[in-house]
Amino acid sequence: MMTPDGDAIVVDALRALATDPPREMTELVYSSWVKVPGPVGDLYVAFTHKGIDYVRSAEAMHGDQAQFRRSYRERFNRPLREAGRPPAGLLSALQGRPTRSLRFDLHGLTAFEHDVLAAAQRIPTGQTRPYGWVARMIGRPRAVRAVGTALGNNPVPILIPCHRVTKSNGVPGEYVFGGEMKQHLLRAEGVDLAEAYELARRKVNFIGSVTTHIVCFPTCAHARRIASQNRRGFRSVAEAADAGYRPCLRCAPALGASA
DNA sequence: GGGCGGGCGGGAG
DNA sequence: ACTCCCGCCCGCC
Repeated sequence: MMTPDGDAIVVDALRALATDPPREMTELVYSSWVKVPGPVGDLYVAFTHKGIDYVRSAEAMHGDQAQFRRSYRERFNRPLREAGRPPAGLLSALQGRPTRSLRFDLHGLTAFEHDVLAAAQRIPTGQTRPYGWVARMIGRPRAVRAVGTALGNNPVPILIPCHRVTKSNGVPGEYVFGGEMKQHLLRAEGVDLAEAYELARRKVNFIGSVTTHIVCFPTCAHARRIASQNRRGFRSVAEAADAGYRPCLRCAPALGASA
């Protein structure tokens, strides 16, 4: 026995609120997650309304989504609920077509870490740059090891390609998901690791062109176009400079070259 | 050629 | 706040 109109409307409204809270409200509490195929195995990807904030390889999580959710909660103190579909831009990014709709939610990172990730994002697919290059690009040339620490804290590996950051001699080095995974990722995008190891063995950290007298990192698109008879290896940029070479403007193997 | 210390940011006391 | 310790490093001896 309720009065018509008013009360019924209020009751319905309350019931609706109780069973179906507004979307924005649940988003304040939960983050979403999906499992998607990645370049080298499946990925767990978490995201908020602002963008993707966490990526783990299923392999590193032993294929256990509960472990993924636990690690997310440990890091962000926030629960996850499975989403019906992946966030905008994720699938195309994983197919090598990054779009503007791919967004990241990089909350909880320091300014330094932001800078490091931004620099890593500038490394083209299929190329690599050393930790020291990242340090120099963000204006902290001596913070080389700190760059490694920051990359190790990359919440969205693979999407922000910290696997493209190598040791100074071009060999892959360490990685959040293990060095093996780093090698798989690099090979999957066409990096010639056999060549990288060979150059490291010969202490060739840079490649110059005897015709242009420009010196590059070996994986730079420019360096790869140098005809074999015109290639000249250098151990350091200083050595190249002594021979009259200047740093490539594209890959910026030294100061004085803005990438 | 591998070991050692310099260098740096961040987190735990 | 300050110290200590660790880490996807680097280059020298």
